[in-house]
Amino acid sequence: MPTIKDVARKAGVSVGTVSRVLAKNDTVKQPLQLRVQAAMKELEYKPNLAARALRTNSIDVIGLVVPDITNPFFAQLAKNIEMEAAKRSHSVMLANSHDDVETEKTQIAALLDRAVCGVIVVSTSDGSDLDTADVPVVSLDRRFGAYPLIATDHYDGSQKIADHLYELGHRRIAYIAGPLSMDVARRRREGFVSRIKMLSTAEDPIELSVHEGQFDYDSGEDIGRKILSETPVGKRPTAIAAASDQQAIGVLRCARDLKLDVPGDLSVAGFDDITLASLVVPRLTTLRQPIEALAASAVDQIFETKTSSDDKAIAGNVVKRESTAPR
Amino acid sequence: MPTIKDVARKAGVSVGTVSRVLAKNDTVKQPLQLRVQAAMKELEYKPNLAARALRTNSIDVIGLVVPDITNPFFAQLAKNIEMEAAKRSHSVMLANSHDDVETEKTQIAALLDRAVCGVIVVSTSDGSDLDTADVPVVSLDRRFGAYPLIATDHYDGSQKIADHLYELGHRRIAYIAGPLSMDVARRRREGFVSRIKMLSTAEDPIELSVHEGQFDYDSGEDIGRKILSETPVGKRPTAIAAASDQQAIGVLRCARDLKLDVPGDLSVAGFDDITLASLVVPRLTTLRQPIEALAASAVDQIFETKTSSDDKAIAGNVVKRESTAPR
DNA sequence: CTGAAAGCGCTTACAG
DNA sequence: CTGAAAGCGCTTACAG
Repeated sequence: MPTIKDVARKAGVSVGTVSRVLAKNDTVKQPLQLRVQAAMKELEYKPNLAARALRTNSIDVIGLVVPDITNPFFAQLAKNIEMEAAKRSHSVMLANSHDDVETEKTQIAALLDRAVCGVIVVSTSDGSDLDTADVPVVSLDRRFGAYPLIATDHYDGSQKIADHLYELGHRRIAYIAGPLSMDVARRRREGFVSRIKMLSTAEDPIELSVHEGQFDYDSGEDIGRKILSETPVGKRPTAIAAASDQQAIGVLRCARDLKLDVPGDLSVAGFDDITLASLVVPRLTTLRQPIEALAASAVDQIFETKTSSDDKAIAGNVVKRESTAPR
Repeated sequence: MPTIKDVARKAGVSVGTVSRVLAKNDTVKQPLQLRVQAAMKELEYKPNLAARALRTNSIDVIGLVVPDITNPFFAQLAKNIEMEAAKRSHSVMLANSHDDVETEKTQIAALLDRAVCGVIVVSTSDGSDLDTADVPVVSLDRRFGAYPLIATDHYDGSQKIADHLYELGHRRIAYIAGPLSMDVARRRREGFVSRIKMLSTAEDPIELSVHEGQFDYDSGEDIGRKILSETPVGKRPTAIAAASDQQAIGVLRCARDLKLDVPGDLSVAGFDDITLASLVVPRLTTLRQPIEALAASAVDQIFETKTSSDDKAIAGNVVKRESTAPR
């Protein structure tokens, strides 16, 4: 492996000069610059990253901590982060916290030890905090400590779903919320509910019932069954919006059990746009989280010089598929 | 940040000695060792990894290249590799090749530049090769160049599926293979076919038809339809084994369209055990790939001193669920 | 605009 | 068994 010394010798300059052209420092005059570059090419010189790291105390690597890379949403985030990082010729070091606060701490510490130039964390618990970090840290999707949070605009997204259902003519609607102990769940519900209230008028009233559950399939199925079977047929909602795709898919299941046609008898909308959403029958109308934009924004944040500590809420869009229709 | 010098001063020894206790070099006598450790603890000393890397020319990081982390199988692999690496206090640097040979090369080169201590690659094309690598490289799941391959024992797994169907009493069986240009597809098919041939006797013959397709849902659905609708009812297979879960789920779909009860009228088996396999109705019987063992073996291979260049085929097991039943 | 030189924090022969 | 010292390959004030 040739070193900077070899290049310097071959180009007939000092190592300092080579280092400067490496750093794209334009103080080096054109002719020298070219000579050095030629020498580098000829020797197939590649800088030793460890040496650079020792001097600068930082490497071209972004740390990423997710609860579980096996979760498709996090995997998509990871993929896009890796692509964004690659654009700036940075790599990413991946760590799973396995939904454990202690592991999360350890992983972040390990990343920091390796002198990464920043870390993006999809946190496992809202409360966790970090004592020391002299590099940028941003929380993504779920808040980590006091670090700025980049997330989907849940409020806005839910409003959009509400609008969609309203425009289709639905006036008897049920909303299945997530666990209201979670920030996301609250925001999504508030967006939906506030919008419906705004749209409801004395001449054209909307009936809305709100139900709280978990974010998973079973919860959606249970609550869906309750809503659909316990209400007198004439007063049954014509549309159900769920706070997650998993819940919505649960509703789809129970609708099938109850021999209700979706979207003929009932419109169903989800939130997230997980992979399964476009695989189920009927394919699910949902709010797609802006994964690319989330990733891009998180990476930008790492490179931002002035550390804006402001949260960023990124708007998603409704993906209209087969599970919703005019009433 | 305290350095090794600070520790040396505090413990009243030389930096060499500190370095030696750091390296768990037992040439340092007990009392000194304790003094040094005490000093390290007191100062909260953490070694500078970049400096170490510069000297040793290697960091405690394993490089991992996958075609696409968004693929659940690769995500699971990545997760388990990360866990195995963590056991040895190594981190993992993740890169996606996006199914592109050039990108794959670039990513591996980038990883090697960063002086990782080894790289695991789930390759995108069988043919690719690497010129230089002075650290261990292993291919996982899909062969990369001339490097040893660690993969599921596809042959054995398919035999197990064949056995399962045979034991359930099926004697008219269809097999949907993957694209035979792919090594995996060939192995799976050979395992299945050879086993069935072995089990078939003059007194108790087995009828087997083999069909080639892609590994995806649609291909399974198309071929399934052909098999089930074009054969006279009395001669219709009572079981279909597919070379992938996706194909098998396709078959499930078309069986539903054709009003065939699974497993009443037809048993269906897949291969892989993707997440969806246990979510579909009926839940799919399949061969679970030994993901943990694959990951563990790959990481082991990286740490192996003597680089065995032998391939390793790891056996998986049948997961019996609801899509197969006695005929 | 360029060179000479110090130094980042370790590890590891080499003495003793 | 331990210390003194060289050196890994860079970057970056400091001169000139």
